[in-house]
Amino acid sequence: MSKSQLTLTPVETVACCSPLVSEPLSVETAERIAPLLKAIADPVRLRLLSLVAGHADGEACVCDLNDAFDLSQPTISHHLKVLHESGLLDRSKRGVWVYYRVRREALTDLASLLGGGL
Amino acid sequence: MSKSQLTLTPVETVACCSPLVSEPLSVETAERIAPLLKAIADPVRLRLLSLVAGHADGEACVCDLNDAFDLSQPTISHHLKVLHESGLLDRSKRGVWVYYRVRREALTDLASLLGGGL
DNA sequence: ACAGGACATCGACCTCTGTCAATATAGATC
DNA sequence: GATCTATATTGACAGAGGTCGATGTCCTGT
Repeated sequence: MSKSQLTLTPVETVACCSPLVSEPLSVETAERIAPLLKAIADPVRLRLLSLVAGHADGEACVCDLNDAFDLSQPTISHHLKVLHESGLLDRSKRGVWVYYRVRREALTDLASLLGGGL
Repeated sequence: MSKSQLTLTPVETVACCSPLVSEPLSVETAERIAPLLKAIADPVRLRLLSLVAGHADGEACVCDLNDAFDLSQPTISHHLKVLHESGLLDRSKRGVWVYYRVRREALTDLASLLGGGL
């Protein structure tokens, strides 16, 4: 399924439509990026990212994050897991506490994709 | 609900945690932006955006977009509606055909938010 | 060893979302 | 006006996702 649009065959210009001038996003690229966007497409996770990014040494401990929301501790833990598994947050455990840190490159990669007009 | 973290009171540095150095994303901002990200957080919609953006005069007609996917016409129509209603695509009908155009500002706004580290 | 605190995992619930077939609408052509 | 074509809307369904309470795990004091 879905292979014909990848080869970008010389477009036969049908009555209604203009030709393509740049290679569209491949199916593979789209499917690789969408999960990253899904990860940040949630108000709670956006605020979590922002909170972590805004901490003094670039990292925040979970206890701090829990307190910033009217949500249960498991829920925050779930959102942090989503952000971590998508590669947007680094995780490090020190003693009893767990610290999360924003992976800037992941964010800037997304930013340049969008800013580049896709 | 959720007002205490908005005032950014001088942080009493508890044992585990570092203080905040920048204002985190407000609840309102997060809830305004998340729907935009949700709109592009789908592989089909990412490719739709990219296809529209890649057309010669900056716009593409629906007939062209339908052909690029192994999905039913109503499904593509649905995705285009989502992108349009979130403000990412402009819609204009000319005769029998409907043309969509990317609203660049919407994309660059998102890009600068992410690139700015939130 | 035990107790307590920090964080994660599990299971359940409900809502949201992507998809399709069927149908509707609206413009063009005969 | 009848018909054809392009696009949108509707209704139904399955699967994904956000939330919670209950429970588990791991560390640290005592």
